This record gives sequence, structure tokens and C-alpha cells, in this order.
Amino acid sequence: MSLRHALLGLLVEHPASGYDLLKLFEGSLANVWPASQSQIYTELTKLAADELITVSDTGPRGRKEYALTDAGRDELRRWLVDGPPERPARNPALLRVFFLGVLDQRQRAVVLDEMLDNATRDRAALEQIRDAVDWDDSDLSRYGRMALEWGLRFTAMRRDWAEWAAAQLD
Amino acid sequence: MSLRHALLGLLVEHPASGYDLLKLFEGSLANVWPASQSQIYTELTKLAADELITVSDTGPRGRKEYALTDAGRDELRRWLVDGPPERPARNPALLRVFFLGVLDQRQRAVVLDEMLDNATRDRAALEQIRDAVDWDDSDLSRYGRMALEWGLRFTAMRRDWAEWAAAQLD
DNA sequence: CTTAACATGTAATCTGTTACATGATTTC
DNA sequence: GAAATCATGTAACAGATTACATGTTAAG
Repeated sequence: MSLRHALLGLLVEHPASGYDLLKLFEGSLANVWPASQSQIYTELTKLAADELITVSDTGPRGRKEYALTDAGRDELRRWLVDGPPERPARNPALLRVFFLGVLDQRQRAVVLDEMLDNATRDRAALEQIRDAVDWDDSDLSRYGRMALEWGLRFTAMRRDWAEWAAAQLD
Repeated sequence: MSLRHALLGLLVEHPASGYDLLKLFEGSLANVWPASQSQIYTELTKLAADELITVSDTGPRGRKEYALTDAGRDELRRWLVDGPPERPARNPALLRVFFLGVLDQRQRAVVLDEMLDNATRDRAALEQIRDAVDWDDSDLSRYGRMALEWGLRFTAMRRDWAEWAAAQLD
């Protein structure tokens, strides 16, 4: 149930509408916590019902701007400090590696090559974000950059592994 | 819907019961694709209904042994070759990093330190698997070791990042 | 005037988690 | 004979995905 917390976290700096938040999820946050439009609107309604956020303003076209309440900020802090112990994430790509034996040698190489391409493409996308974003000295900027560095290292690791694995095939 | 394919993949080498498969999921596969008992039994029933597997034998205590059908093997191959494009996975740990700004400096350090611990612990668990498993030259052994190497590199990367990030805090 | 962007919401379906529920066999 | 392990199954609920459904305003 971390979508709640992602939304609370984004509302820390300033109020925003569901639409604004959707755009943030389509942007840099897509790499960390993808969420769909329907999910966001549904969760915002629940958060408001739980009084962790409130409608702080309404604009044209039925726009509703939400702001964090004190209870919401507390809940965010609580989650940050004693969030759930991470359990290992599902990894569809690695699952494929496990069963590579049922393919022939040529197809195996194709699968690993795709993984290399994915890693390379993902890395390029992150580098593009790194270069395009106007980083300031706000908290989100500071820690967003830290998260980005994680991504850069992760994609590099995937690339290096895919190269190593392809070499292992021979 | 990769649980299906994980089950199909495990049945490639030899038939197995739901209980056998459950044990495999609790073992090495837990790091790649965690699945619960109820999920496995439910999915096996569906796979049998779809004729991708069949009940090949029955034993004491209602034991049912499943074997892969030709259609099942085909489906596995299909998935391996043109499996779904990986979309970025959710990353609860990184989500926390994003919002580190709402905590005070001491708590931030605690969060990063926990991430370092997690990475170190996960790495130790994988090293233990590497040393304990009796690796042979079967396909599952060969490609399982490849997947394990991925995990070792991943945990090393997480450890290094956590150390770097903690240093950045100052 | 038409298109793109703004803006929100609901419903159906699927996947996964947790808990409940039951019973047989082996081992100590 | 008690406990551990083997062995399967269902139900309730939570979370996520996809599709449907609707309407406004700004810009060209």
C-alpha cells in the first residue's frame, strides 16, 4: 500500500490536483512507482476520506487541489521510518534466465541480447532525465538525484551482467 | 501472469506435486518469484484445466503429481522468447529515498543504514546459496547460477550505493 | 471550429495476500 | 500418542490493470 505514501510524499512541498500528480507519476516517478490514472484518483478519494489530505481548492473544469493534513504528514513520517521490511521483488527477466535451458543456443543469445538492450535503453532514459531536469537545492531534488544515482548504477549493473552472461553462453 | 510460467518451467525437468513446487518456491526461487501456497495450488488447477499440465500420478495423502504437456512446453517457449516487455518494477525502498526530506538528519541516516543492512543480509543469503547448493551441469543448475550471479551483483550494487548515499548526507 | 490538453470518475477483471479449514502419515 | 511434516483446498479482501464514460477550456 505504498501508493498512498507516494501521493502523500508528493504533496509535502505544495498542494496538487489528481491530474498534476498523474503527470508526476508519468515522469520521474514512473521508474520507481508506476501508477495509473484510475488508481491515483481512487486513492486520492480514499486519502481524503481518511483525512490524510483535504481538498484545499477547486478550479475550473472541476479541478480539485489536494493538500496534506497534519495527520497525513505524520503518516508519511511513520511509513518512512518503519516502513515494511522489503521482501524480494518479483523479477520477470531473471525468471526467464532460470528457464533458458528449454531454448536453443541461438534463442538464448537473443533473450540475453534483449536484456542488454533493455538495460542500455533504461540507462539512456535515466541519463536523459539527469541532464534534462533542472536540479535545484530542494529536498525532492536532492533526494530525487540520489534515487536517480541508484537507477544509474542499477542499469549499469544489468548491462554488465548481460554482457557477462552472453559471454558465458559460449 | 508469470507464475504460470514459473510453474511450467519447474516442471520441464520432471513431474512434481504442488507441495514439491511449493518447496522450490520457498527455496532459491523465492528471490526471483515469491509465491504463496494458495496461489500455487490455485494456479496448478487452472493450468490443468487449460491442459498445459496433467495429473500424471497420484500418491498417498491425496498427493497429485503434475507433468508438463506438449502444449505446456510450447507455451513456456513462447513466453521465454516473446515474453512481455519488462516494465519498471515498483521499488518501495527507493520510494522512501525520494521523500527522505521530511525526516531529520538522524532519521535519514537510520533509513540509509537499514538499506545497507538489507543489501548486506541479502547478499549473504545469496552467497550461502552459492556455497550450499550442489551445482551440477543440468540446465537449471547452469542458468540458476547465472541468475544467482545477477543477484550477487545486484546486492553488491545496493550495498555500494547505500554507502555512497550515507556519505552524501554529510 | 477543431484539436490537444485539462480534468475526473466508475466498473470489470485479474493477481496476490492472509486466513481459514481439513486430514493423512511418519517419526520420536 | 503427540508432534512434525506432508498434502490440498477455499474464501475474503486488497491492490492493480484495462476499459469505459464524460465533460471543459485553451490554442491554433
